[in-house]
Amino acid sequence: MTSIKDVAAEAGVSVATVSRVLNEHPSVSADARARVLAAVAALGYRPNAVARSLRTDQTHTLGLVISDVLNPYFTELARSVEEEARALGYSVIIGNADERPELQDHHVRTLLDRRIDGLLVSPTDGGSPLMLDAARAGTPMVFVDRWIPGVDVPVVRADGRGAVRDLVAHLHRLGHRRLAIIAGPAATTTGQERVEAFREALAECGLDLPDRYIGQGDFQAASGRRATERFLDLAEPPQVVFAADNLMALGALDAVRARGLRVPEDIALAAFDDIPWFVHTDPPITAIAQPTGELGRAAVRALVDRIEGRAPRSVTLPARLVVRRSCGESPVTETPVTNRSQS
Amino acid sequence: MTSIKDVAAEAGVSVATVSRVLNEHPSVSADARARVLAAVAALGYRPNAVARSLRTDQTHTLGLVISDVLNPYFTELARSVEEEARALGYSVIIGNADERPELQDHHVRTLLDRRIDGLLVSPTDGGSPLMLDAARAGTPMVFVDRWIPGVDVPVVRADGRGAVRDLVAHLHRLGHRRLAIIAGPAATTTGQERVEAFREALAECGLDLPDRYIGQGDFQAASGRRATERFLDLAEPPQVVFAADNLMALGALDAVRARGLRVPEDIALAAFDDIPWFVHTDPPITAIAQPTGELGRAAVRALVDRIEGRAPRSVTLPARLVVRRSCGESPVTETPVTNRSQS
DNA sequence: CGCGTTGATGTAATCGATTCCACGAGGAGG
DNA sequence: CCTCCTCGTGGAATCGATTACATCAACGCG
Repeated sequence: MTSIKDVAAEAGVSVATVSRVLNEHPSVSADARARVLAAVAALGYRPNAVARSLRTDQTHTLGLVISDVLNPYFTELARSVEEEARALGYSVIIGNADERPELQDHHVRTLLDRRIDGLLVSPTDGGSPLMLDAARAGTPMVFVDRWIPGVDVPVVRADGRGAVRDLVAHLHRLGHRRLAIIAGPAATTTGQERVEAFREALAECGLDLPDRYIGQGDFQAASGRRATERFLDLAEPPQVVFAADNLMALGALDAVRARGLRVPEDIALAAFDDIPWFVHTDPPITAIAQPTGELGRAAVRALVDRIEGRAPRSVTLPARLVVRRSCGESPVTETPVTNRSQS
Repeated sequence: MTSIKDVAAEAGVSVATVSRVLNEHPSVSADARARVLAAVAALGYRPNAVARSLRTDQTHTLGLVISDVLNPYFTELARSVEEEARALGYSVIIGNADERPELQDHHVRTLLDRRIDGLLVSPTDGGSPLMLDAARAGTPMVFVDRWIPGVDVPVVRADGRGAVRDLVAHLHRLGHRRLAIIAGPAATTTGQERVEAFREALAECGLDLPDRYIGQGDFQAASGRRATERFLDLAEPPQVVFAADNLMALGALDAVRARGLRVPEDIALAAFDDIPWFVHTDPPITAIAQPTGELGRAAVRALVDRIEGRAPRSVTLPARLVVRRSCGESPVTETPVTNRSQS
């Protein structure tokens, strides 16, 4: 590989001058600049980002640790994160935790070893010492989607309370009274919050949420299948299953189908997270849509603010209900029935 | 951040000794080793990967440039690549080209600047000078899924010929005679090959593929929608639409649905690439499944072979047909009808 | 008992950039 | 005409690791 020295020799100047040209330092003569640029072009020189990072202590790289790449929600999040980061001059390294805390730790560790400028995390658990130490030690960090309570790190997330209330009202209006939920892991905030929001919304309708109607899932399809089978085995099965993410909804659909039951005639289904495929499933699935792209972009902006010395802000955006046919009754349109969520 | 110097001071040895302990160099006394390890633990020291890379000229990092992260096929590919790479001691940096050559170039450039040890590419086009030069200059490289003819780079891919033949035979048996295809970009090998395979298979059944039954797509959903609309506008629309990837199939489904037509009664649909959602669409979609995980793992192994001085091998794995209901007639089971593909 | 070998360790060069500092030339101001 | 800035430039230190080479002690062997 050609280095700055080769360029300096070719242009007949010192490495310092080459560096100045490359970094657009003002005091370089037009003549020297031209010669350096010519040498760069002639040699096809590209600066070594590794050496540059070592010297400047900046990598212009963000780390993104997500819970599961195979989940379309996180894929879209990752995409918007990369897009915004690129626009701001940063690269992104994605680590896939696969909902496994030890894998999450592995990625956080390697990202820190690489001296990334900042870390975007959607925590899989309550936070390992490693991550907490890093936050405390001053590594720029922002939580996105999920967060860890009691840690002084900005959070960018969607608030699903309003949309869940809309969903429950919708279900109640359709005559459903026995509603069940497949929850996410209790160690995640989204795992807990969605159950809480659901319980509160039920209470507003005068319904309660018995333990047997709470299935324990882990945000993966297989757990959705298992939880749904358990519901169907109950003496009095629920009339509705609400899956706390899209993969568990897929599993639930599997389970219902395997018993030869129909949605929504035999049992209704709804999901948190909306994805393009939900329009074409049989039946189309009623879901709560998060402003995923906005979340990703806001998270990057907050993190870059923090990195570049500005004060980062936490952001909460509303989610909204998208009614389709999986809960019964044909909706008039594809558009959301209402959007009561507060910002 | 604490550096190797701090550790040396704390342990009362030189930096060379610390480095030797960390790299498991044999000639270090048990006593020194213990003191260094204690100092490392006490200070919470972690080696700076940037400095290490500069010195050793290895980053233990692979670059993966894929055409579209939002495509579940590539997501799964990316996941298996990361998994295998991690098992072999490498990290992966993913670049999403979004089917745009200039974005692909951007990612290749930044990855090369970072001095990744090797590059895995699924090219979006015929290959920019940048990529071709890198390959020629000796950057370890492997093509996965798609490739660029005439370049001396190993290729890991699936061969869909057998499966396409099975598909066409299946369609012919069901009585379909007017078959159309939504092709991918002509600049990609997969874009061309799938059309060719389809044409050949049709010929074997005594059918031909008129130009009006070839829709030009770009592997994105919107193009699938447009192409399908054009088919439906024909005086004699096709009886079957075969989409060359899963996203265009989604678009095709949109278009068919928007006209109030039914699949498969009014028009049959099949897709290249199988994804979990195809089981639950309405109707379940007949597709050609690639051994995605195997492809990703084989690609990483080939690339690492190349990096570590062993001879890399090209790999071609067979794809297989998965029959569902979208082409008519209820299949007996979920399992493939046949698997005639050659390896 | 002396010499060569082996093992443990430290010193310093090195990777490829950035940047502080010194220096010389040229222009402005008194 | 002298002094003082400013501008352009090069030399050299630096970032945090790895590693070639030198050094020194201890040990084995004839």
